[in-house]
Amino acid sequence: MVRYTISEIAKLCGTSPATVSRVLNNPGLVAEPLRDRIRKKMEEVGYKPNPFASRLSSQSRWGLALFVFDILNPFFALIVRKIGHLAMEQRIPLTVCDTENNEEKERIYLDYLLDNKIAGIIFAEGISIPTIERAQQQTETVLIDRHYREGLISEVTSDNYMGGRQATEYLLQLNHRNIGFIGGPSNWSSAEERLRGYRETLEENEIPFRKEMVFPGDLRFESGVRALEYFLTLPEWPSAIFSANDQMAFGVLSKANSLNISIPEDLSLIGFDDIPVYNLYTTILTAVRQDIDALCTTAFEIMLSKLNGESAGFEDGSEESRTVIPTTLKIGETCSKYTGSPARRVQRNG
Amino acid sequence: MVRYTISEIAKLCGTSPATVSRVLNNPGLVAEPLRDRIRKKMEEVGYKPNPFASRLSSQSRWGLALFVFDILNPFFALIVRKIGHLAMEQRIPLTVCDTENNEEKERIYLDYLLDNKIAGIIFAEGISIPTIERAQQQTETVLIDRHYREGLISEVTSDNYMGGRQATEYLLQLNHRNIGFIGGPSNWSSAEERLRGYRETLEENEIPFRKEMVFPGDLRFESGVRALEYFLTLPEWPSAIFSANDQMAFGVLSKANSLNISIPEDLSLIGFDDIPVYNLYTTILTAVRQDIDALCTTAFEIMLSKLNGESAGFEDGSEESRTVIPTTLKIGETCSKYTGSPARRVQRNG
DNA sequence: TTGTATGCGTTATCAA
DNA sequence: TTGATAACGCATACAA
Repeated sequence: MVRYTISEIAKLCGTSPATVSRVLNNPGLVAEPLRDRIRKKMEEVGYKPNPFASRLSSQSRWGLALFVFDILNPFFALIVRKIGHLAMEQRIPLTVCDTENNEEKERIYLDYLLDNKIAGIIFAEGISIPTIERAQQQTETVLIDRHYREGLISEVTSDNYMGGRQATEYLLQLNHRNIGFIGGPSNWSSAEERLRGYRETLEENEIPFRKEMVFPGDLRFESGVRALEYFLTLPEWPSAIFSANDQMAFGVLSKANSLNISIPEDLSLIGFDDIPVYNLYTTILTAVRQDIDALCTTAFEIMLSKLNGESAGFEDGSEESRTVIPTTLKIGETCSKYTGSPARRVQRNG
Repeated sequence: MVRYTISEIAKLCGTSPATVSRVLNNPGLVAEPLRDRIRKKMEEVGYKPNPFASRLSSQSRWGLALFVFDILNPFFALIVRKIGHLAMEQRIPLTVCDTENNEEKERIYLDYLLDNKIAGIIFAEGISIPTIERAQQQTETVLIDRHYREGLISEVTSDNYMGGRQATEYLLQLNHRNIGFIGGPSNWSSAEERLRGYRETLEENEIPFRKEMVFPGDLRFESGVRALEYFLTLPEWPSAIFSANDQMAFGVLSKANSLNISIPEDLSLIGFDDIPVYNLYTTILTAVRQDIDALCTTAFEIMLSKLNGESAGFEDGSEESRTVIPTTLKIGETCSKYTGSPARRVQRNG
């Protein structure tokens, strides 16, 4: 359990500490035989660099952080899991910051990370703009599924607009004309885009967009429950509901169940995300699938290239990239062709 | 954005770096007027210590890690959230390690953390013994809801045995005699304890324990679905089911729903954990509540005292503590008095 | 291609 | 109570 230092390795190999340091950071600068000898020796004695000494000397920042606003939401839990593994593969410490949708918590986490010279921060959807802007001035940043002003911060998002279209077009194909939409918080760009896809698809098909068919949710299960309750107060009930995420869709499903509204016979339902966890439910949700792995992998790669300084030098900010990951429609069991008056059975119970 | 150093602060205050360092680490050693002057100056220029220099010089370890086996499980997500906040309050970086129940991942995470001189690791239930043992030899460790050999590692657990008793006694009071149990993996001490509580309570009430009434689950939603399917293959169906966690209980609930088995009329159901998220479900689960906040807070405090060396010096290991947090029974809507033949309605569909 | 020497910002040991 | 000064382990500018 004794820790070796580069000087000791150097002595053992009859060379200088500088050379050992080079094989660690710039192997190309060391002649091959020497390099191999040093590497073998390090292996042999189990040498591990001291990260503190290394960072102190190189003056570099260290570590990554990931901000999510609700770790209980499986979509974000999956992001935490994936980014966690990617970071570990690169031996980069990752601090997970669950802000619980609270700006004060965001501020505290951020202060703390900046004090600790964090090398970069990945923000998932749901983090407030002031926090992101402040971070962006002092460290590397990448956004997942969140849109900021064009070209100022690198972002990786699903094609939320097209996803919104896919869902709506599918329902239209099934002859639904009266489609309810359950949205997200109004400052969430991803949910806004899904709404835009929904709206424009309707209008292109000459179905007027009616704002009473949009229920403002908060992406949680309960919002789905509330949304269905709300839609049932309308004079004309929707025959289909498109929810901006899976959790709310399951709220609808659960509430429908308890009201004896059967899905998809009485009501068609389509979600957004397609979280694998939910496939275990007895009813398989039809949903627009986001490719979470691709979102995370791409965001992480962008971050790595930033850390390696590969995009430095452009002072106009134009090197910030915007990557859009396509969505796909996964057909489950919760949509059916519209044939007549909606939700007849409900009227007995409602 | 210029970073000040202690030497600069010293110069500004007309003193030496050593003194400035003292007000940071040992304020008692510096006379009050000088101390206040230095503090004011640090405040004024926004001085932040360089963590790398500090760690290098003091040779101390740094940071904490938290191992969970499945971050998608809300019970563990809540632990991640709580420990994350506690760590942040203490300005201690926390690395969350989601091992996905995979020993190889555990090994990689652990290697990485030890290389980075992690100061301590908190293990939640579900992490394998070899990983814990290896960690314990090289860094501070605390277990949450996991039992290891007596007195060797500090642990904080719910009173799983009593929880098992509480649930079983409650069902017995409701006249249930035929109670199914859905367990966890056999090497999970917490689930084993719940089973023991169930078993002993039955036997004390002269109801024979029958092993066919125990379904081995894996704590996931789907296990609950499978469990109910299994119980319905038995010649004599249980009139009540006690699940070792909430997720599996919801699997039962969901499956029961699709089979037209109504809960609690046809079948009583009781879970374990009482995760707040689930309260949003239309049906409120009756469950044994674990006090997650207390589990986390206690575990974290123990870790802090270890980091401060407060329990050092005992070489026989006897300073390792074992804290048991009581559980309570939360009455929801999923249990009712047993009055006759079980699940009559099922027989029409089953 | 390799070695020497210096500095990174702190902490800690010794004297004063 | 305070001040010099030597580590801590590594990276790097410069010299060889």
